[in-house]
Amino acid sequence: MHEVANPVTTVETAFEIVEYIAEHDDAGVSEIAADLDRAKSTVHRHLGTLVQRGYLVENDGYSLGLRFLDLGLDARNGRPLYHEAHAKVDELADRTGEKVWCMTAENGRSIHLYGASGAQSVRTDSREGDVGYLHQHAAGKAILAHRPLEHVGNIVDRYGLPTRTDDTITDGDELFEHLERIRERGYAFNREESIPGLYAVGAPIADDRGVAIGALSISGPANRLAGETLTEEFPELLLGAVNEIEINLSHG
Amino acid sequence: MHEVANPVTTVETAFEIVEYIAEHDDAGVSEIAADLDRAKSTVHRHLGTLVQRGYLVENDGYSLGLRFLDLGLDARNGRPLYHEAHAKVDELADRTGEKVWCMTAENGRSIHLYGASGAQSVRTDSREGDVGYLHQHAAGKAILAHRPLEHVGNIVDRYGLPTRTDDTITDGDELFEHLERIRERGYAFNREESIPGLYAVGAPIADDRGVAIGALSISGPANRLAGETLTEEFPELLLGAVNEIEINLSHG
DNA sequence: AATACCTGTTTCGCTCACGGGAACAGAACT
DNA sequence: AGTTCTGTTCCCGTGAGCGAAACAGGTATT
Repeated sequence: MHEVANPVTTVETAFEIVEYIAEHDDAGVSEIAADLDRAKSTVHRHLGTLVQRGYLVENDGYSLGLRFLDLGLDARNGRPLYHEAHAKVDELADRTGEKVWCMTAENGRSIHLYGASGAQSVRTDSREGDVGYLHQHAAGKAILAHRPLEHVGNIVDRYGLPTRTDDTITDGDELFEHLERIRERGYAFNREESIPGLYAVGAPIADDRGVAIGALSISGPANRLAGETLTEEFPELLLGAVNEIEINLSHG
Repeated sequence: MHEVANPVTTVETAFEIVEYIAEHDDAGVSEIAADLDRAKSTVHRHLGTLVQRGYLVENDGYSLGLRFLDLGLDARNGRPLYHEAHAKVDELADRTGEKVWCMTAENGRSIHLYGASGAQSVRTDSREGDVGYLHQHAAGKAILAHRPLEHVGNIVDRYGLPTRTDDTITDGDELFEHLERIRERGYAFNREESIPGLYAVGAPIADDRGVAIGALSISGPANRLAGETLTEEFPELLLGAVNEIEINLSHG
């Protein structure tokens, strides 16, 4: 997993500060210095340079600058997956009325790449750009199931299997069994493993070499995602959409 | 303008590398080192640490990681302006059929905060997150016109008045005259100052202290944005929308 | 197949600048 | 005036970031 021998520690502290501010909006020098166990002077200098470059803004405390928006949308636009999935996600949300997500994986974590809401879709706290754990979602499990086993092992070693609800998979062997069945079936379910009362179906999107680079998912309340809607209708819709995306991705 | 005495140079080089990659997708160690005049080993170590943190990804060269998307959308979500303007921008795009933008300013630069396309809207190369110059757009000029003169002077000193088309304002005195008229009128026009053939109207959004924190604009082809559509109808629509946004911003 | 020429990786000292402590300043509140 | 926060500035020691060069791996060229 490409371990770095000597990371540039100064850059690490800079991003520690940035990430702290992302979580504690409008934080000040003293607060940051105290919480990150650094000298105030150090934090002060870092903040100054980050502001000067537009990565932070100062008004009544420091907060994230919109420079990150530029880079972030650039990063998303650079993914062919985003362009191909965009319209399909909208279409699925429209047809099903539920919440539809395109997820991808990076660094062993899941990322909500693009989402669309249907007419009656639930409102979760998920947001585009959100970073999460692959084993906690239908889409994430679909991705894991279509990756080399060794790769999955590395991810589990690296991040563990953090829990979210009583039904989150927290045992390695259990996860591998699940993935086995998902692989046979071709798509994954999520029954309250991330949010109580929320069900979901997810199907993987593979590149031309057959490796999953992302997934689509449809999620909604357990009472609506029941019976054949969950086990037949939605999977079929997903597989159709995924198939089209895969063709567009590989044909160029 | 809050000049920083001793910036953390290591952090600066890190972001130089990030910004280089933003412009040169899939760049490699040697290429970056050569173009930025640094030792390969230095670049290599920086890349390693940035990858480890999820800010870059490596596959056939380095490209921006989706970690930036997380931070970027966080930054945008942190702005009340974004939340209040969102629905209004959609509505204006729907009613006018043209391209509508909500812009804001940061660090003396303009940022496309949120945009919506109407049924017949032109396709420009503008993108959400884009960083530009305030004097080149209707929205940007609207913002400048409703900022303290001294503030405008600082911005001009800092960035100059880069040109884009034959009609871009490149002279300081001319700019101040324009701004004077915009201030009296309450909104700004852009007649091919950023893109040939493109006209636009922009109106400023002020906070409760009367300082412009952003602006809305409607832009389209010069042949459609002509006569009273440009001088009466669209300005009126904009002022109505802006007024509502301002109330929502200050009341809650 | 041997060469040349890229690429990225690693090593290893030098010295620069990052980091921390402390002193300073300014505001808010008692 | 005193206290206690805040953010800012100064300065010095040393840790670590930087660069040169050697090394390795891969591809193209002859």
